[in-house]
Amino acid sequence: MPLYESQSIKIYNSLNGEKQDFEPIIPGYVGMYVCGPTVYSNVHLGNVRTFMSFDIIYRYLKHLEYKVRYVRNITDAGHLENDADEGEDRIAKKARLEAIEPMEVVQRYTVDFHNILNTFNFLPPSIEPTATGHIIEQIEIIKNIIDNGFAYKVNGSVYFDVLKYNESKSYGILSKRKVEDLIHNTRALDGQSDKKNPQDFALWKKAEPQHIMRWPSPWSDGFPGWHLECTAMSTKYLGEQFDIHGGGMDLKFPHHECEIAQAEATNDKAPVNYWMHANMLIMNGKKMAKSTGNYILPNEIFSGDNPHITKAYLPSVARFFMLQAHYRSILDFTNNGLLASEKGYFRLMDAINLMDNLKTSSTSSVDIQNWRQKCYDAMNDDFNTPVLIANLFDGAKFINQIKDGSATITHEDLDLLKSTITTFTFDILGLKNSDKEVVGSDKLSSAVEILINLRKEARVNKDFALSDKIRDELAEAGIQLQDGKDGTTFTTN
RNA sequence: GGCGUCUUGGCCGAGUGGCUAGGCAAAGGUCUGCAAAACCUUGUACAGCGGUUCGAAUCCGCUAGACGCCUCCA
Repeated sequence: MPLYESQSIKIYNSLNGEKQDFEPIIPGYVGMYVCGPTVYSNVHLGNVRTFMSFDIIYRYLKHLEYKVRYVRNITDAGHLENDADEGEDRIAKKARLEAIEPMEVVQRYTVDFHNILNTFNFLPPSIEPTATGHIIEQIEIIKNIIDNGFAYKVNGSVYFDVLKYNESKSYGILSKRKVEDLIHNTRALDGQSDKKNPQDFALWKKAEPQHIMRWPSPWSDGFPGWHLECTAMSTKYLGEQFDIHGGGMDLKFPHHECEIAQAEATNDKAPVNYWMHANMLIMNGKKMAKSTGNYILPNEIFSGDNPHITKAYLPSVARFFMLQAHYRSILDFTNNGLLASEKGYFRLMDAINLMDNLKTSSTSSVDIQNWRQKCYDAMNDDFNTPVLIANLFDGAKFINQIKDGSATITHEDLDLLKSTITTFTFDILGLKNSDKEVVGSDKLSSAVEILINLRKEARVNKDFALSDKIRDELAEAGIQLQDGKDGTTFTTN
């Protein structure tokens, strides 16, 4: 029996603001689409947080033995910097500034994106399609929308007719906006001439002569509208209706709203059952922005080379920090927060690394089965990683108590404890074990064992000057000795 | 201006009508030659003001503040 039959999860659905029981369209199979990055500059931490949230969701669904197809796109077609009918797209702009081809920009930052995600120990998605690889599919969708009467052509461009759509459907269903309000509140944009109404959005844009990224279409040489690629790729790989669509909160409107409209206008069906939105990452209480200097690159966290942090942090520490907040909460990235998480992370790892050396007893003083289910309950409740982590700390406490002799565990329970804590910590949360290791069998361990024995002799002889010298100098070298009831162990790092 | 979200103990951060979140920091204790680590104990928090209720941090209203979206953005 697959695990998902005994562990039922609830997902907060942005569509109705409720936690709902998750029931995939096809039992046992899950289709999940997440809006990926536009590759025109280095990934920033906010992107990382969003994708991390869905990495966890992907990992957990897989752990529950669902067959998951996870599609996360790369937006490599440039889109305009604003919604006016003129202006440069961001990739082209970057290309011009650096005097390179747009596709060089795309390549450079796609590689950067993958590198950073690898460093953070992300699982690759099942399919990672690109927008430029699906121009034909996008054109086909536009044709359909035109045929269905929800789009109009003007001067080689094609626009989605929001008012027309709203007559039979509801534009704003996801973001809870009313079209009337949008009309009243849309700012007048200069140079806007082609659209019938300001809230209409482009499906196809005719390219200006200097525009490099362009493709032929029935309407003009041009490029697709930003919202269209996700509709094209999600439909192609997951079908007209699929289970989960995710992205950052800031994409809810207009991007996801437009995706729904496009899909409905094409297939007359709601495309997605569960919409999920990851909340924003801010820094020191404010939005991250390059322009104000309130900004940090992922690599700077690993190197410590940024004025907002006081030291370098392991990727797993940054990951742990982010997972200590729920994905639907705004998270404030601060040095103090990182520092606190780092200590907690090492505490958890130290306990996990102790497990192999625990003594078992004929009875268990802790209910491991119950604890294990609490770990599942946390994740089943809309992927509540902070609560899961709290439970993992309880597990760490059990381990330490057993080591101290203030708790006991049977061999069977210890196996369950081990498999549960490592599965959740490494497979589901995607953390990596620290460099710290308890005594192993390598040369370093042998050498440290010799020093530990020398120190022991010195202590027996009450030569505390020598014993403390050994302890302190090892500490300086990054090796910490821990005196316990059953002798001395050590950790590195 | 419109729409929406949020405001929890020293800090971070869960929860949500009555029952300990957790981490970090702090205090006391056990252990130790001394430390460190670990373990035990300690905090009685939920922006303010009203209302609903037997009971609210949790529901409703108002006020204040923060943030997001409304224009590219994860």
